Amino acid sequence: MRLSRSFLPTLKETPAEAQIVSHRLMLRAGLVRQTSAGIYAWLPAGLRVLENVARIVREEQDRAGAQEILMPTIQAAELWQRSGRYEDYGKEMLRIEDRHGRPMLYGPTNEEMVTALFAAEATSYRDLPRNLYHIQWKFRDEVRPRFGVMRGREFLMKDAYSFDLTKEASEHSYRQMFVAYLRTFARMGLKAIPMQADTGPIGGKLSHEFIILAETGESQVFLDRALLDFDPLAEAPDYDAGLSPLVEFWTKHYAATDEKHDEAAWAAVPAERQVSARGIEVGHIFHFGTKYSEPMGLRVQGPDGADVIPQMGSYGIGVSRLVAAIIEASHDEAGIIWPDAVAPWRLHVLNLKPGDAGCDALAGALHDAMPAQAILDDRGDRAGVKFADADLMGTPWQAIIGPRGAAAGKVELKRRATGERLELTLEEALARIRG
RNA sequence: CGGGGCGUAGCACAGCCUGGUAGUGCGCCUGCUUUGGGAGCAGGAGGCCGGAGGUUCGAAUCCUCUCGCCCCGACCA
Repeated sequence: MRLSRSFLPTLKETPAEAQIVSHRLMLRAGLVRQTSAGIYAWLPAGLRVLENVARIVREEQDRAGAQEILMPTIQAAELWQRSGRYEDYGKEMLRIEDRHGRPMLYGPTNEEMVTALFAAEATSYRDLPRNLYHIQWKFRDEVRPRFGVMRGREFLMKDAYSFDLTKEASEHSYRQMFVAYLRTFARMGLKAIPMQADTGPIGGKLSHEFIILAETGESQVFLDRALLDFDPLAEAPDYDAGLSPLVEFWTKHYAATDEKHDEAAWAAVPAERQVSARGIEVGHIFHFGTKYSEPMGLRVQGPDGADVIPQMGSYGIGVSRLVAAIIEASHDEAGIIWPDAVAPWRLHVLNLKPGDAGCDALAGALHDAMPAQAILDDRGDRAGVKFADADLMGTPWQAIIGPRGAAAGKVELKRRATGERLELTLEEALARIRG
């Protein structure tokens, strides 16, 4: 993409409404624009990141055996009246009416709908287990949306729902998601730590929040350093086999948010392993038994011919929130530092002198070598503007093309994360970028 | 939902107290000069001062109502 023709509006100054660093950088780097309180439009660069995050989530859900579907954003109130949550959910639920006066709502989550959907088809224990997920926009009419996309009213969420015959099988489904989450966040370059959580209005007993560590995180967390030394990607899990040892490792060490903090248990952690940090919740998983399957009329016939009410769990990841969370965890004074896996582009080519034949040729060749993954700054601005925008936008690699280097056939390749610079030929640079 | 604050040009803000017909910086357009870390000079475009009522000869400024947005708290993927 050529910057001279793209819709990537960067801002030199920070808009007054943005308080936290990710919100400021998302506005300044031209990722999003607010359209109403807590509601955002995603511009090209932001959309690419959002889609990259969603892609990783999707790949890990699929790998863990979940199947993707897509449920609507608008739901009938009747569905929620059956579970009793139409009354319970309160003002956070955006209620609307269609032209016939029928009560509808913009879905804040999909337990009722997915359960009804599944109940209409499942009749036998052979239809279990199943895990269905979708990545869809949700709306929760937060009293006070803030922090940009971090706590918006409209947000993109991955939510998965598992259906099992027995409690034991259901706990296995829970562990599958638990492990999938560890991998998902690790692939985005994040340190995500599972922590015991309250189940809130969704209900149930088994529940973990996945918290990523970021200096600017909104909640205080306490954890055992042992959890930070482990790489979830070190080996591929066998989702069909027992995942208990893996999950046990992650749950036997101390980790808690300040709400659940237990001073006694904390004191038992050796002092040199105590880590007190800030965190952001990016995922939440629940096991809630028959809380929805029962009222929604989901039942299947077991091997013995008796009716069984399936056990369920639900598993959320805040996809749009993750974009902000990643920035909170990865930025510096100059701007965003995108982890390679989610970066909108791999390469940002800076043509410092458009119009100079050598610069145009070399910059164009670099860009054209990976057109879908490169952005070319071919604007007529001064070099300083381009350097500043490139750092702000945070693309992992910058190829700086000036007249002097171009004449010698050299590009200056800069790694955004480290600031490291190398003088390379075009081929060498491409080899390194493609890594 | 309780408390507080702010709406003036694309962005950041001044002007409001003490009414007299709108300004600064950045950005934008044109020209010249400049050209490796957010350039210089000159010229220029751009505002129903959030909206509606009212007071007044006259309202960005005073009064009333309304809409929007932000911050703190309680709540939350």
